This record gives sequence, C-alpha cells and structure tokens, in this order.
Amino acid sequence: MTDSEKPTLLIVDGHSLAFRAFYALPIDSFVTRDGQHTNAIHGFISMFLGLLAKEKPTHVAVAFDISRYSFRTREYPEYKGTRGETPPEFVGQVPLLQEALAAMSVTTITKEDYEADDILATLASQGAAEGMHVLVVSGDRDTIQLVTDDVTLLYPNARGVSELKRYDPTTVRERYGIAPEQYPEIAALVGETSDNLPGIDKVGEKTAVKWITQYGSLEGIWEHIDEIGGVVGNNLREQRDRAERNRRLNRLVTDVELPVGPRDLERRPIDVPAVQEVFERLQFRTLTERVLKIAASEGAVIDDAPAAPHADTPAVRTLVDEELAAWLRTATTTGGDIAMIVDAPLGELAAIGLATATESVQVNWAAHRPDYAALEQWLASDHPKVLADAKTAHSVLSALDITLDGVVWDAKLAAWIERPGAKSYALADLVHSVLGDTLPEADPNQLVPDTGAVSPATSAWYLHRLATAQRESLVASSATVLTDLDLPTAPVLAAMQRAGVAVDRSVLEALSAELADVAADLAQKAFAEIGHEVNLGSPKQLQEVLFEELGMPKTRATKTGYTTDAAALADLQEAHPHPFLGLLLQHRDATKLRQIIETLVASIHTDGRIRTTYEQTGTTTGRISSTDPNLQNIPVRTEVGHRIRAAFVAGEGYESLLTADYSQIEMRIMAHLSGDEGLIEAFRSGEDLHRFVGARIFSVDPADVTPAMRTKVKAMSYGLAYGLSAFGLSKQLRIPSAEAKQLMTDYFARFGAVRDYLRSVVEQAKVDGYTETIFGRRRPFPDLASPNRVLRENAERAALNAPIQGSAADIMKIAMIGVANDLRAQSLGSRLLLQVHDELVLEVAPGERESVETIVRERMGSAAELAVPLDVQVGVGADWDDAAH
DNA sequence: GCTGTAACGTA
DNA sequence: CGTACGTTACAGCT
Repeated sequence: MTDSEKPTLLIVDGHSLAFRAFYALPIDSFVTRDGQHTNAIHGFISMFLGLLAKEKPTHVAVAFDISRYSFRTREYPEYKGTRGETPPEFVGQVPLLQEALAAMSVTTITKEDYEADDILATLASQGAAEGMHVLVVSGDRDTIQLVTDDVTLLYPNARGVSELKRYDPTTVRERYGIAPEQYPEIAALVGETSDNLPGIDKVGEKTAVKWITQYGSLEGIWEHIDEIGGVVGNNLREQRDRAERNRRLNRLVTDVELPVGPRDLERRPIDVPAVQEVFERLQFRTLTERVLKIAASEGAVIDDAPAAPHADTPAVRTLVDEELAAWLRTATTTGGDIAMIVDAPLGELAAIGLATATESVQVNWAAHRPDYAALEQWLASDHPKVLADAKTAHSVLSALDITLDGVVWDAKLAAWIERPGAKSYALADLVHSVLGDTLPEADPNQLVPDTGAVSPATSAWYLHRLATAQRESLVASSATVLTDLDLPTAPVLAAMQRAGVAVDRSVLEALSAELADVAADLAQKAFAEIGHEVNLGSPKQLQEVLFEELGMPKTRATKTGYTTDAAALADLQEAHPHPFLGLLLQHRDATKLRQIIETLVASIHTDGRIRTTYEQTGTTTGRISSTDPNLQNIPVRTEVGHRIRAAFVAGEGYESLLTADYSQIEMRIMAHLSGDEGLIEAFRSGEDLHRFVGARIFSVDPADVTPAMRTKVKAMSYGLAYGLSAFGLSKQLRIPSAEAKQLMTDYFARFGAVRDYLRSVVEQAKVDGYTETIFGRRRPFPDLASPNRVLRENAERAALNAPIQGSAADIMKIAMIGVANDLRAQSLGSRLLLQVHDELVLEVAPGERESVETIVRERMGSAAELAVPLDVQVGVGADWDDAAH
C-alpha cells in the first residue's frame, strides 16, 4: 500500500485548539446579537475546514477534556495549578462548538479521568497499528512524543491557529535534536511551567538534550548519575524525584478504553439543515458557505432556493396615485413609524420602499410624473420615519427639491454609534448581524444590478424590524447621541456636499505646471549626483541608491526594507551629508503637492466647484471624514500650501469666504475634563497658552519665555493628548531623552491633574471596556485587556485620546447644527461649505457678512459649557487663504 | 485589475 | 516608543 492510498485519520485536541483560537481572534468582532461570544468557535471551525480541504482525511474525530481534573491531578494536585480562571467569554463556547461539530457529522470524544491528549495518543497508536496515516492536531507539546513515521503532529505557531507546523520525526530532530519518543524525557528534566511542573534547577533544553544524547534515556542518566559534576549534577541528584514525577505525568496513555475505534471514525455526510440551523444561531456567514461548499462537493443535496427571506415577509405592492395617497393616510393615522428605503443606485432616485411592521409597499420613481404630491407632503412632514442612511436620503431628495423631515432613526448611524469601527454598516450586513436573516445581495457582475436583490419595499420591511431591535438594545446615552447629535448633523452634511466649494482652476493649473518644472529640475540634479536615473518615487529603488551605492547607514526597518521617510532622510543628512538627500526631499515635496493639486483639478465639476463626500460613520472617535476628494487634508503649512488654499474662492453670487475655527479646542477639553487649576487659569487669563505654560514650567515671567521654550512646551502639550512618551518627545524635538524626561517631570509638577486625568481615563476604560465623550459617545476598547503588550499599549493611548478628540467632534457637530438652523431661520443665503474638524468654511452671500459672523461666533462659542471659554477665531476674505487669520 | 505597503497631507 | 483620518505610487500578485 502506498502512502497516498492509506486512509488518513485526523484527530484534534478540541480544547487546546479552541483556546488558541480564542486568544488569536479579536473577541469583540465575534459576538452574536444576544451577547454570545463565538471567536473560539469561529477560529476552530475555520482551521478545521482548512484541514479537511488540505489533508482530505478519510477518518475524523475531535477530543475534548471533560474537566481540569484527571488521574494526573490525583497523583499531583498542583498539576496545571498555575492556570488561572477560564475567561468567562470562553466558557459556553465549547458546548456550542461541539454542537457545530455534531452538525458537521464529526465525532467528538471525551473520557472521564483522562485528558484529550490521552485520547489522541490512544487513537494515534490504534490508527497506526491499523495501517492508517495519522494526523494529530494539538497545542500541547507533550504530543510530540506521539510522532512516528505514521503519525504526524500539526502544532499551532505563535500566530494562532491559522498556520500549523508539521512535525514528523525529521522535523522534531531538527528542532529539538532528539527523537520524538525522547521528548518527554527532555521535558521531564526541564519541567513545564504551563503545567506547573518544575524541572531540575539550572537544567534547560541544552543540558537536557546533551544528557539524553549521551546516556540515551532517563534510565541511562540515573545509571551514571554520580558521574555528572558541577552544580547541575548536585541538583540532579537532589531533585531526581521531580524528573521522575514529571515523566510519569507527561507520559500519554495509549490504551484508554474508548467507545469507538479508528475505523468507526470514517467521515460521514454533513447534515446540511443542522449546519444551517447551528451556524445561523452563531451568526456565521462565510463559514456556512464554506461548509456547504464542502457538502456540495461531497454530493450532499443543498436547498439552493434563493436565500430564504424571513418567513413572514409581507407581499410587496407597487403603488401609484390615489392608492399611494390612501396607503400613506392609513399608515400615518394608524400610528407607528414608517421605515423608508431611498433606492438611488447611481445617485438618482429610482424607487422608494416603505414599510410598517406588517406591510411593505413600493413607489417606482418616474421623472416628470406629477402625482407625487401626497408622498412629498408626507416626506416633508414630521411623521416619524426610520431610515437606513439619512445623509444619502437627504442628498438624493434635496437634489429633487424634496424636503425630508421627521427622521427619528437611522440604522446606519445607530449601528456606528453602538459599534464604531465595524467593517460595514450596509443594511444587509446589519440585518444579518442583528436579526440573523440573510438578505440576498445583488450580484455586482450582473448587467442589471437589481436582479436577485430584494426590492426596496422588502428592504424597508427588514429595516423596520432592524430599527425596532436596535431601539431596544441601544443604551440610553447612545440613543441621545443619535437623536441630538448625529441625526441632525446628517442633513447639514448633505447640504454641504451638494453645495461644494468653488475653485479657481487656472490658479491650480499654473501652480501644478510650476511644480512640475521644479520637480523635473530637482530630479535632473539628483540624477547628476548619483550618476544615473532612478525612480525617485520608488522606496525600493531609493534604498538601492542610499544603502548600496552611497553606502549610507541603514535607517529604521520597515516590513519590506529600510525607511526612506522624511525624518529618516533628515537624520541621514546630519550624519552623512550628501547633496542627493536634500534634492530628494525637495523633489518629494514638489511632486506630492503637485499630485494633490492634480487630484483637485480632476475633481472640479462643470460648474467650477469641487464636491466632497463626508463620511459620517467613517471614524472611531466621532469625527467626520472626507473622501473623493478629501478636502480635510488640503496643505496649509508651507508657502505652496497657502497658494493652494488661495485657489478656493467664493463662488458666483457670493461675496466672500468666512472661516471660523476653535483655537486649541482639545487642550481646552483637557483642561475641562481634568479640572487642572493651572490649565484652566491659563485659558481664563487670555494669555498665549504656550507662553503661559512655559512660564510655569521654566519658572520665568511670561515675557521671558523664549521661542525655543515655547516650541518645547507646545510639542509637549499637544503630545499629551496622544499618549506621548518621553522617548517620542525627545525624538520629535531632537533633544536628549534626559531633557525630554525632565520636561515631562516639570510639566506634570505644575499640571499634575492632567496626568491624573489621563491615567484615570485608561483605568476607567479598563473597567468599563469603553471610553465616553462629554456627551456620552462611547468607543469600545477590547484590546485594553489584551495579553499582547503592543496591542494593549496602543489601545491605552487611543483610549486616553478618544474622549478628547471625540468631545471636540461632538462640540463641532452641535455648532454646525446650530449654525445651519440659524442661517435658515434668518433666511440668509450664506451657507456652510467645509468642515475640517475644528474649522468651518462658509460662503457669504452679499451683505450678510456681519450676520453670519455673529451666528458663527455665537453657535460655536456656546456649543458646550466648559470650565474654560471656547475661543473662536473668525476671518473673512476672497479666498480660503485670505480668510484664514 | 486587485491588494498591501510606504509615504505624507490635514486636525 | 503620538491620536484620528484618506490618497497616492509602487510593487507584486492574479
């Protein structure tokens, strides 16, 4: 019989692999709607399916421990005694995993008084004896002893369970320098911390391997025990019983009495309905598909009817004219919210789906049909409406001059507020994760995009159910954030997107051409310095030039080599000056700016305006982001930056641009939240912040604070809210780390409450699992409990920043809502155009400058009542640069 | 054509 | 070993 004809028996230690998966996968990304954690199940099943596909076993079983007590704990009660409590999130996943395996027709085996590894050992030896090839999957090193020519061990590496390392006799010898059956003898001498089995003092792997190699076995060592000298020799003689006890405990039992033998474990067809039921409950989607795929390839019959919409989905009626008016009359008078899907595939309204809890109707939009009066009236009314994406609905409808009011819920915003940072807030994904129903999705490859997808009316019906579930589960503070902050912000953003901002194309084009010349010139000079051409935009080619040809010292490592970023090049220039470096930096600068300008020019609409899209659910902190193009990162710090901003102008029919920004809003929030008397006084005094703080820290008069001192204080202050370390501060300021440390010490000596506050934020977040802004916006931080130090410390810095950045974002939203309301209430023609986190840009209609300035100052200044004033800087000018102060 | 990485623009 | 974003070119993949 050749190897490929041999039956293959796959046996898995369920507990140890599930536990590995538990720590490998983010716990918060795998939770069902009723709070059941599933990350261990998901990770295990995913790994298991991979094994089935790759190894194609003919026989399969998964073994589980029954409890942590076995014959080993009876012999040695401290066995595995160092292991802490099982995490509560892991508890409960094991029975569900066993259910899932049962549905997949996989035999699970347990045995009272034995550990799973003993079951593996027994089945492995029986399987090998019956001529099978055996694959043992376990995260316990003791299973190395099972490896033979017929038994291969698959052992998870440090990265979790996605990759398994294969151990056959050769690889065991390569790794440990001994034969597999000798491994437990090594382990007995060295001990096993995770099992609470101390070994011989001062004996590590090296010594143990040396002795076993020299004397063949533990028995051999005992025979020559008096020949071994030194301290380790003494230790060995004194602690011999430890090694002998360890060896008794780590010997796996190969004759456990089991209800099944290897031949009984032949793979059986997957129970498709059972898999669908269990996986549905676990809210697994991609895994279900993977299992069903396997089932299909094995010939199982699958119910491939179109993904079953919920059994109670009401029939869809398409309404027009009087029918529509009548339906709306009834639906609005019967009370209750109406869910609405605004279907606009290419940004243009195609249909509207409406639903109550029991009915769903559809209005197919046809241009120039006159009879939408009842619908439009209803849309503009305050009858409560539930949406899936309010901002888009406002955009689409306002383009048709249709007013939308009465929006009381937005499923997308609600889902984001509950869980910022989630992968998707698309309706189908929310319906799946919250309700457990699978909405058929449109096939993006199909020419007619709608085919296969549910109708807007049915979507609306699902939306109704989704919103009902969300309203029950969303905590009160989050519901307030939705109602008071984000729902009213949506129409403001929609209007800003629609307005766009006028730009002077010729200014941008001239600047672009100028920069192109500069860049070409710099490139030629740079090439001359090194004697050949090179793609200056390719980090890879640059590394070749810098580190090979020019022989410069290596910089900080990246994944693909060594960094060539601006900071590193500046460092290189100091240590190893070379004209190429300066030319390269200038070239980078010129091409980057030119590229930004080109992107802007390419996005100018025919009316001379640029329109961005604001993402209201794109951040974890509560900020808004801007895409396509991003108008929140237009250069400003350099001379060219100012010239770019000068190209943003007031459009036709408007007299100027007005900019209004909060000065040092994050520092003010820190002063408020920390209650630091010194910082509060700094802001109340009206003195320049950094001068005031510098005077305190360096014990001088404010007038005597030098520019150098001010720079340091400024970097320190700003860095605080980001979790800056002394190391980072010294790096940024290019000062010795001792000086940076001293600076931090002096800072906190004067402003200690700030440090106390930042610490308390992290402490509280560790207790609660989330942070909160002044207005109650939450951000979860699962990684604060991570055993991985890098992950945990990253989370700590993000956590101390979140309430500060998030509160600033909340304040700006309140201000925007207020400004937009006042402009409308006073019937002004001026309008909001841009938001850049702490800055607003408005387009001022003729004669409205003073009114607009008053509104903006008032609304921004009073958006929150803090312990310190909110300072607003206003400027007006013909263009964005001119308007900045 | 898609995806990951490095680099860099803003608050 | 400083938070939050989005965009680009390059490089390597399918």
